[in-house]
Amino acid sequence: MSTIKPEDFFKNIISHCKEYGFIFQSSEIYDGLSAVYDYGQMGAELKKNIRDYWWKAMVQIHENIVGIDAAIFMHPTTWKASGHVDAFNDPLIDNKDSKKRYRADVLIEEHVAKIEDKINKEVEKAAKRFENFDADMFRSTNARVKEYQDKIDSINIRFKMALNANNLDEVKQIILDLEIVCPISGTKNWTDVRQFNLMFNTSTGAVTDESNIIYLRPETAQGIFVNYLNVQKTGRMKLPFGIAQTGKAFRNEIVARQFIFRMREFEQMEMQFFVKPGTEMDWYEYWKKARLNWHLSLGLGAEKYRYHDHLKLAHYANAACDIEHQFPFGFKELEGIHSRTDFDLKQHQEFSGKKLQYFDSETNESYVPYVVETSVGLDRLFLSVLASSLKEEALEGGDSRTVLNLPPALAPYKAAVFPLVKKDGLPELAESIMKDLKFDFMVAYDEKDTVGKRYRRQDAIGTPFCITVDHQSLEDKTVTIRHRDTMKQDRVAIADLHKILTEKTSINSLLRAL
RNA sequence: GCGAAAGUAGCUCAAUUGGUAGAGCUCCAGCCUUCCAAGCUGGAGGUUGCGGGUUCGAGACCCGUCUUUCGCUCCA
Repeated sequence: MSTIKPEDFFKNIISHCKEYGFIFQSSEIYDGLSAVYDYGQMGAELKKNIRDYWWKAMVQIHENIVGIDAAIFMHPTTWKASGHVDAFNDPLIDNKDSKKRYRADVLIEEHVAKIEDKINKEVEKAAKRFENFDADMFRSTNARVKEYQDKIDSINIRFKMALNANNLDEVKQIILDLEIVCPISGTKNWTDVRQFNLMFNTSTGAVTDESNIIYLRPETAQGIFVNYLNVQKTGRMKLPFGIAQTGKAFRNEIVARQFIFRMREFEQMEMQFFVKPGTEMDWYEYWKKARLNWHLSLGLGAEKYRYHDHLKLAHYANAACDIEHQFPFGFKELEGIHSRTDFDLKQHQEFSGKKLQYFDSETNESYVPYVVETSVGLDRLFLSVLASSLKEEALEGGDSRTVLNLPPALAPYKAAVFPLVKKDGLPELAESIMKDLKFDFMVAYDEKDTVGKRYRRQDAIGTPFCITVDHQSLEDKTVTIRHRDTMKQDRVAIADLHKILTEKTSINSLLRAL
């Protein structure tokens, strides 16, 4: 594997995902949809197991954290309050020569500002010439100034109409008509104006108009903030407490790439921890450590993780860091831990007019809690687990095998049951073992091809144990159990299988180690 | 979005200067087989990503388009 270039290794991962039913490109028969992927029969199991482990680690073993499942659709005002509407609705235009991107509205506004400068200069000049100078009178009477002002007004009216009509061609035409040039290249070689909406939108009701536009949430966090009071009151939650949820979020990324690392539709697993103001930095540090521990518990290798503290903070945060993972294409963000202050709850208080406070019976005061957020991308986590597990292993005798060293608790199948040969009653016994185990474990059954081939097939999808029924099994009720990572076999009693699998493959063992 | 590379069976890849789309693996049905992908027989699977064009003839050449990867750019 050392000879494989990272780029090729990444390609191997992608084709392995397809070949063994982990991930398919969305709508592949129609040439696919850019940056959207589907999870296949193996991927769905692996993803579900990762999600379950997270949920148990965050919700189930913390008495002061509860889980919710908020809708993807939210009241449009939510996104005004959160700041998403204002920050990500820009019409953008590129200069083809300098390759620089500008906000079209800013270009036009700057052009208008230049004309205003000219007016101001005229006014200044006139002020020097005349005594008892009346600036307002001058502005409304001077022919040259009036000409400038008319120009500004007509640009503004035209621009406003174009924006309201969402007519981006007209916006471009304005830029061309005004002969605005790129400050860097000095040319007028512009692309079309495009609206880069971070948020996808659709509409409710049968009639589409501005008033019933509804967004697909670009982050899941707001579903928790708007439910803060509901949960706190009905759950009788006391600070500090957390609300967790997993769910889909949607971002219309300009550039969405690197397989499932950056998708337009993705799944977040996040927890908002509400704390007393002033204690947030302690909790921030606490969750930073706790979340890294969780990642380390997967056993993919401690050297693959690192913190990345944010120096530049978002407007809502007073501390932020990423837990980065070493993907095949370098260290990239896997999870974010943010101290979000009381920004979100305060914004929702303001926009909704509803108080979102906590009454602290110890100090007899009400306040808006501070929030520490942990937010991890499930798809990225999936990729990190898969990429770190996939190995091309050299065996004795020059042979090699492809093996997926998944943490057993996350593996799609916990075990596969094989009859050593397809006769002499071995298949019947093997099937009865499988039928007994399947109520508690995902178990595969295979009798096709040589047993060695079947072992390799299970290696490739990460099944940690293969149970083989041989002739001895018929006599003494024992089977061999073969370990994926070592390829070693033990002979065990059929009656003990259940206990062994529980011990080695349950999520509990990971949870207890946290 | 710009630039580069690529797209042929489920996978990995062939197909001579433009001349009948093929192999290995996989998969399926059997046979054989007492533990790590390697035996035998038969079978399935393709409008060469898609759409145009040039040509007597295009998987190959040209144009467009879609998708993917890489670099830049962007990124709460």
